[in-house]
Amino acid sequence: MKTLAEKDTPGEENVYGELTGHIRRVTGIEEDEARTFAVMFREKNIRKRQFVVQPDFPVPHRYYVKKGALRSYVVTEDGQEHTIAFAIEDWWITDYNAYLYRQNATMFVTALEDSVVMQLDYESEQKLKDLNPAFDRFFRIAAERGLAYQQRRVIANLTLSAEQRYLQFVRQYPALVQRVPQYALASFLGMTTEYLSKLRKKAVSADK
Amino acid sequence: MKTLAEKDTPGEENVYGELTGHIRRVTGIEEDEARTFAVMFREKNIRKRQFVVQPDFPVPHRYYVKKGALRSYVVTEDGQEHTIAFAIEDWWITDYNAYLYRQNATMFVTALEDSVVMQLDYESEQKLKDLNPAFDRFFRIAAERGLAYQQRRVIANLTLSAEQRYLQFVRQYPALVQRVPQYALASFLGMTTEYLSKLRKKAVSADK
DNA sequence: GAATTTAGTTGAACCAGTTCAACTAAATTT
DNA sequence: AAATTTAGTTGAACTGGTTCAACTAAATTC
Repeated sequence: MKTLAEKDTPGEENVYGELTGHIRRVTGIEEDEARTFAVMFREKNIRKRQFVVQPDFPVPHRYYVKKGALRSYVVTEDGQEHTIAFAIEDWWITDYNAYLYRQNATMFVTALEDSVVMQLDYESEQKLKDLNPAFDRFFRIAAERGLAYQQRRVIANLTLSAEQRYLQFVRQYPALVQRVPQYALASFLGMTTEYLSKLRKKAVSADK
Repeated sequence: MKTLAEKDTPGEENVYGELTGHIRRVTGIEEDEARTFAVMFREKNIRKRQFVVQPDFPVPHRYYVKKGALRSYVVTEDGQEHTIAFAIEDWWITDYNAYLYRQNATMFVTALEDSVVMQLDYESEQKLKDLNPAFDRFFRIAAERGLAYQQRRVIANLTLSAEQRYLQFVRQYPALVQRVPQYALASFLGMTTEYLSKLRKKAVSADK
């Protein structure tokens, strides 16, 4: 699964454009093979605030974002939201624990703006992998990227202060910062909205 | 890569016993195929405190632990150590970012006790995957397990207090708690040794 | 087995980040 | 465009966890 850290450059523009371009960039396979891959997906529109994954429900799909922005998060008993991932164009998102291990979700996945995703269901994914080892390879690479990214995030959480995590995020994903609500970013970075608000005030006055 | 969360039950005891058993459990392939896999590994003894990975050096291998216990960690400029992973029998360890993307290490990987590992070098891994799609599948599953595990860890870090993280770890890995030094566990859980010491005192007196 | 190094403990002072509350700004609905 | 809901701000009081320092216990080395 593609994550924040490994965005490709945008691809061509035909019907399955982004998706075929994406898989060709990752696997290096030919156009027609990539098309075999792309036709297994279903395009879906998601309105802002609509959920595609909810706790205690099965997670039949993973989603490739064609247009828009989504966010996954967990809610603790005390009602606090914690953002696990963001996904914009050319990124993937779902509740991976639930999707990969056929369990009910523990997360929400919801749209931050009206979005268009390409959804792949679990059974189709298995078929693809049986059909052609190149697709097994694709999902291996995706998982390895995800793993490496998650590990970098664990390291950042262990080694950096709240302010440093924020500044690093701004440096790495300047486009995302403009696009996601502040409460979502704060909970992604592991701090309260109030504190992020104060950090931003400080950062702004500092670079004047 | 196998992680804390997905330990298999121990396998048989011949020369490549653990390893062939391990890969057969993960992929479901036959004994002779598993052997093709296992012969690509080299057995290596590592003395306590010896390093197998060091910052600023290439990372040619990933390691399957046959016997013993290893630990990976980063060191920040102020000299603090942060444990990224532990690995005991039947788990894997390396600096994945560096290994997968052919970059110099940012971590140390070292033995907590005299250990025996099976090392697989990057080129052999590529050969295996070209040779038989089942091996591509093996590394996909390993990466997916690792990804799911890392994500659970991110969630724990975001949602639990230091005390809850410690108690959860004790519940999930009681054997490990006995085996790793306290300073390593504290830095894995994202707290100071001093604070873990206080938590333990509290936990002990509470269950009397 | 004495000396040294490494690991763990305890307490007191401190601080990065939270909580709570009251407010302002912006977006969404009517 | 007025009313309502959702998002972000600011300050003051607070706290979970850190820091520092001095000590004890256990390993390791000589």
